[in-house]
Amino acid sequence: MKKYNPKNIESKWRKIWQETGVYKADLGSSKPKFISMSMFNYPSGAGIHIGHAMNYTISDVLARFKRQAGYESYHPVGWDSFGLPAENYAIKAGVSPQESMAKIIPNYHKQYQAMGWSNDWSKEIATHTPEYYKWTQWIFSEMFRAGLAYQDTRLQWWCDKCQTVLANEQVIDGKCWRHDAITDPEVVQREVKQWFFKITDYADELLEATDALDWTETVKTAQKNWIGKSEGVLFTFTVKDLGIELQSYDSVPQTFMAQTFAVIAPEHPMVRELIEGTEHEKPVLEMVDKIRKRKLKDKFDVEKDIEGIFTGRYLANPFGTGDLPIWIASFVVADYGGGFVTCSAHDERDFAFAKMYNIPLRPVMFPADEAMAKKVRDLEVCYHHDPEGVLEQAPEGIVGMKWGEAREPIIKYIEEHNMGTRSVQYKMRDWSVSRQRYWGAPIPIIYCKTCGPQLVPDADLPVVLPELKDFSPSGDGRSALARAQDWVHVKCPKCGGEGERETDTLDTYICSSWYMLRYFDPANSEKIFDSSLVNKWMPIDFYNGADHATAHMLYARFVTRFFHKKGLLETAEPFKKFLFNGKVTASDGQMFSKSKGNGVDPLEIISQHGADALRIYLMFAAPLEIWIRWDPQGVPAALRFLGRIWTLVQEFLAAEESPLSNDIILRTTHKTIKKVTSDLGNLKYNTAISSMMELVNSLSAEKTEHGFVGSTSWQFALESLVQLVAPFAPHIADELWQELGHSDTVQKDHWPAWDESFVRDETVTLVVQINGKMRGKLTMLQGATEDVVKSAAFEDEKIKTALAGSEVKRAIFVQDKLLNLVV
RNA sequence: GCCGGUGUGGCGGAACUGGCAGACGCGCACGACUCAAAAUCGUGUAUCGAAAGAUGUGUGGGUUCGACUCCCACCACCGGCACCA
Repeated sequence: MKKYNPKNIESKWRKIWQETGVYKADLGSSKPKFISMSMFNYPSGAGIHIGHAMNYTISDVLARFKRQAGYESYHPVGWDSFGLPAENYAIKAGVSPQESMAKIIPNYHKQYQAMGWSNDWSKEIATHTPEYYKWTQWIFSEMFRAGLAYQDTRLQWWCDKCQTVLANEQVIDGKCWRHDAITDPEVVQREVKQWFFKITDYADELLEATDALDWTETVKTAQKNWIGKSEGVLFTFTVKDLGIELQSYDSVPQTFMAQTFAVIAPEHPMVRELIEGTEHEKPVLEMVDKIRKRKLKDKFDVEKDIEGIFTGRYLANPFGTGDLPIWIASFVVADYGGGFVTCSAHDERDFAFAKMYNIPLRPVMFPADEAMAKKVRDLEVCYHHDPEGVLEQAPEGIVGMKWGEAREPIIKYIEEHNMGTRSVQYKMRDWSVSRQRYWGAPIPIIYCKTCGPQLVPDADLPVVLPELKDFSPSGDGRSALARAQDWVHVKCPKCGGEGERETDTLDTYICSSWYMLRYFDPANSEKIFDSSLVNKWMPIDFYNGADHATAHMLYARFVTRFFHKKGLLETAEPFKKFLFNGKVTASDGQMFSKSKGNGVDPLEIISQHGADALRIYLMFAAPLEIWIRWDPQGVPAALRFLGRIWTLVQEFLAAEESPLSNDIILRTTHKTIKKVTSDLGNLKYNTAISSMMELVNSLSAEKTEHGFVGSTSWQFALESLVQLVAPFAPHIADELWQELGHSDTVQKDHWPAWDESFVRDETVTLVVQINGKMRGKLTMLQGATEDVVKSAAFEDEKIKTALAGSEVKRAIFVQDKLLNLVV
C-alpha cells in the first residue's frame, strides 16, 4: 500500500497547477462569476505568518468551493506594497524600497503557493508600481476636480518615530499604530498643511447604507459609531458688545432653558476677538497656551485635566433666562459642532466645570423620586439624560412633560421662535491623505507662485517616484522628496512659470481603497479600469480580514461610491459579504510576536505536516469569526484525518470487485454531501469538516464490519469525499482523484450532487417524554400518526413502568420528532 | 461610561424556525499490534451514584407540555468607541 506522503504530493500538484493554469480566471467567461478575496498583504521581510495563513485560507476555500461548483471563480492576489513597513524594512536592510520589493515579493509567491492558495497570478497587482499608482494619483485628481480634495492647516497627530502625520484612526491609545510598544513615544499634535478628502460629504449615505450590508455585525456597528451621526439643534447667539455671532450645537435641546454659561475651545479662531484689548487678554492667552501645550504633550485626560478661564464676554440670551458668561474650557472639542457649546446643569462635564469655578447652575428637570429631586435641586448631583425626568422649566405647553417626550415639541418651539434650527453633526472627520514619507504615490500637485496649487495634467501621470539614495524623512517635516531638487522644480502646467512639486505622498489607504477594482483590469494603461468588465464582476462576493474594521472598509466604500456617482461603476457598495474573521494567538492566549519568540511559522508546519493538514486545522478549530489559540496537537490531528481518507482509498483500490450496491454508505454519503454543501455556503467550515470526519468514521466502520461490499457505491462515496475535502485539502484531493481513475483535476467543475431520496430516512427515532423528560425512544416509520405512535408508546416496557399506571391528561405530538405525555 | 458580542465537559467546540444537550476533534484511560517504543487501529470518557436514578448549558426569576434556544434583572469576559455637549 502506498504511504501518504504530503510533502511529495503537495510539491507535485503545485507544479501541475502552475503549469496547467487551473486557477486562471477567464473574466469573459459565460459561467456565473464568483470572486472571493481577503485583504491584500503588506510585503515585509518577515514573510507570511499564521494570521495570513488563516485569512487567505478562508477566502481560498470559498473560491475553491465555487470553482468546483461550476462558477468562474476568481481568487486574486496583490500587494499593498507602499507604506511605512516596506520603507522601514528597506531602510534597515540598506537597499531602496524598490529593490527590496523586487526581492521580497517573489519570496511571497513561493509562500503563497506553498499554502496551496488558488491565486490567479496572471493578474497580480502591486500598489508601488507606476502602472498602478498612476491611477491612485488619478483618483486624487478626480477628487480634486470634484471639489472633494482640499488643503487645510490643521492640528494633526504626529509620530516622532515615523516622522509623519497620522490619521485619527492610526492613533491607538495615544500611540502610533506602528509604534505602540511601551518604549515608543506617544503621538503629539502639530500644525501641518495637509490634503484632505471630503469623506464627510458621504457620511450620511455611508451610514444609511450600512444596515443593509451582509457584513459581520461588529464591523457594521463600528462603522456606524465611527460616522457618529447626531441630531439636534444649532443655536445662534450674539456676543454682547461685539455683535459677533456664535453657533452652538446641542443634541439634547430639551433642557435648553437650563443653560447658564458657554464654553469655547482654546483653539477656536474667535477667541482672540473676544478678548482683544481687554483686561482678560493676558490671563486668557496664558490659559490657552497652557492647555494647548498640555494637549501637545500628552493624551488629554478628561477627568483630570478640566480647566478654563472666564473671557469677560457674555452671550445675549434669547430665551429670557439671562445672559451667559463665556469661558475658555479645556474639554471642548475644537472640531466638533463648531468648538463652542452652551452649558447646563444637566451635563456631567458642564456640571463639574461649573462646580470647579462656581458658575451658577439652574436645573430644570427632576426625577420623580423626591429625595433624588432634592439633591438635583441642591446641585449635589448632576441629573441627566433620563427619559422619565420631568421638565419644570420649559416653554408653555411643555412644562410638566417628560424629557423623553419633550424633544420634538421643544425643537418645534425653538424653530418657531427663531432661536435655532435643526442640525445634524457627525463625529467622522475628513480623511487626511497626505503623508510626509517617501514610499508612497506622489501627490500630483505643482505649486505655482502665481497660479497656486495646480493638478499635474492627466497626460503626465504617473508622477514617478524618483529613485533616491537617502529616502529617510528630510527632518523638517517634509518627506525625502524635498531633497530631490531636480524632481521638485518643474514648470507650472498652467502658466509655464516656476513651479514646485508637492513633496507629500498619498496615504496608503488610498492605494487599498480601490485595488479590488483593478483586479479585473490590471494591465489597462488607458483607463483606471474598463467599466463593462468591472460591472460584470462587482461587487466582490466575499471579502474577509481580521483588521481594519473602520478605516480601510470605510474608505473603500467611499471611493466606490465616488466612482458609482461618476458613472464608472454600477454598484455603490464594494463588498457584498464581509467576514471579520478571528485571529490566531499563542496557546496561552497571548499575541504572537517576535520579541516573545512564541511565533508559529506556517512554512515550518508545512514542511512537517503539509499544507493540507495546516489548512484543515485552521478551518476546523473554531467558527471563523472566533479567535483561536494555537493548539500544537491540532495539525497532527488534521493529518490523521487526511491519513484515514488516504488509507480508505488505498484499501478500496486494492480490494476485490463487488457487484452489490451498498445502501448504508450511499445514504451517509448523500447526507454528507448535502450538509457540507450547505455549511460551505454558510461559511460554517468547522462543521463541514466535522461532518466529513463523521463520514470517514462510518465508512471505516462499514469497511471493518463488511469489507468493501458494493464497489460502485464505494467508488461514489470515496469520490464524493475527495471532492468535498478538496477546498480544504486540495493537494491530497487531486492525488486521490487521480488514483480513483480520473485524468482531469478535481479543482474545476467537480462538486458532488446529492439525491434527496437517499437523504430522507424511511424510519425515524421518536423521543417519548413524560412531563417533558425523556423516557424512551421509538423507531417508527417516517410519517407515523399520533395514534400509531401513542399505542406503540403504551406498549413500550420502559414507558409502561415510567407511567406506572398514572393517568395521561394530555399528549403533545410533533410529527417524526416526539411524543410528550403530560400526567 | 457608551455601543456590540460571547458565556455549554479537563480543553477547542456541536445542537435547524423551542423538541434526545455535549456531534466532531484534542486530551486522558484501557485494549490490539510490537521484544519494546513510535505510528496505526479498537473501546470508553458531563457530574454525583454500586445501581435505579438524580443533577446539569454564567447567576436569579419568568413564559411553555417542553428552554442552551424566548422574556426580565444581574454577573463575568472579549472587541470597538470614548472631552462628540
